[in-house]
Amino acid sequence: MEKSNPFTDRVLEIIRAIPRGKVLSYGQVALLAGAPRGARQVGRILYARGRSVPWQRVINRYGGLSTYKVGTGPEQRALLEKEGVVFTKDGIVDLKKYQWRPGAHMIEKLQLPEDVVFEINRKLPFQK
DNA sequence: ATCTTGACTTGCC
DNA sequence: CGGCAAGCCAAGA
Repeated sequence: MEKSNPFTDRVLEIIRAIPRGKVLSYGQVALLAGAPRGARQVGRILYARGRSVPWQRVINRYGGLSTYKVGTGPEQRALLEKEGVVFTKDGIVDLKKYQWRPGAHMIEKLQLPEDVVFEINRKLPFQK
């Protein structure tokens, strides 16, 4: 099982904060957890401890499901659809529409370094 | 201490 | 956002 370190705990905490019907990419979760280049680690953590959080709300940066590689793709899609997420004909999620944008309160609570906060504002822009 | 792997991302066509 | 090379970084062998 995945060792419980500070980074792992933050990752799980952040994923638990994603609202129903919203999604975040691996990279965005890593960023919010304070590791701008930790996307792969997020995937690895979910592979080991995914069942303890709403893992279906974490997808890749194109809106696609990376879980097809490990066999849980169909399940993830079903879970997301059950909470209202609609997939396009190409089988991807429209990030413009479903990407979660954490509130300022959440960002502040995470006590992130200034440069990371800057990156968050750049990569999680408000979108129409 | 290497070397390989991989639920990833970015840069460049 | 299609394809591909290069980064990235922790875990496992």
